[in-house]
Amino acid sequence: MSAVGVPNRDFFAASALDVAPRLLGARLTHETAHGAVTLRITEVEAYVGDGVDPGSHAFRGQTRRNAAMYGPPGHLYAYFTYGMHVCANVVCSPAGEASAVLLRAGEVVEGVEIARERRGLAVAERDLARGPARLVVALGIGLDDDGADLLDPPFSLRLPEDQGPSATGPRTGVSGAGGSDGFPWRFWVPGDPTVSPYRRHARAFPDAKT
DNA sequence: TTAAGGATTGACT
DNA sequence: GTCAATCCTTAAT
Repeated sequence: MSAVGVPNRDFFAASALDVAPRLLGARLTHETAHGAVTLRITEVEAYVGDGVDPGSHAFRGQTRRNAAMYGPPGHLYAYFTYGMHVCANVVCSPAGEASAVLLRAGEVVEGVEIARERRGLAVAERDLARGPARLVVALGIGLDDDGADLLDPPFSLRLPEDQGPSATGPRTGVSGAGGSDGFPWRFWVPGDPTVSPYRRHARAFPDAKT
């Protein structure tokens, strides 16, 4: 790759499956009037569209909600779910092709106090961005940011100098895609304390362990 | 126009 | 371990 650190647009033009593991360890910054919060990404999940992936919002083609997934790569796809939560994705693949990487968990490495103010003062530091909806709150991302360019202010993204180890496994929490195919859509940093604990009664897959 | 479900989380037994 | 909250999006009348 070219410059270590800042990815160019081409980096995201690949399939989400290709981009996802390389996003592990990347640092995403969101700057607001309150200050900057930087997140070290520790867990992601890949989604592709158009009939390939039953768990993807783009499985049945483009709709108003998932329009950002079909947009240019390197942008943000933010959506609302469960009546109370927002999740954030990094759009991949060239414009016109639906694929994205869901940010599932990370560690706040800058702006901890800001993140804690948003999440709650009693929240443990490792829990600030552990989980997709929590991560969004910690970073201060909202539905308004849907379609925003992650390579331009107020956002910025930096890749790790060295690609650390990564583990893969099937999804959790997605209807229709968890146990059916078992395809490893999910990537995380092995052993990292901020990787979301698979609650729900769903048992962890025996396949991938740290 | 109406109905059903969800890429989750937090609280409670 | 189990369950409810809550509202937007999508699919079906």
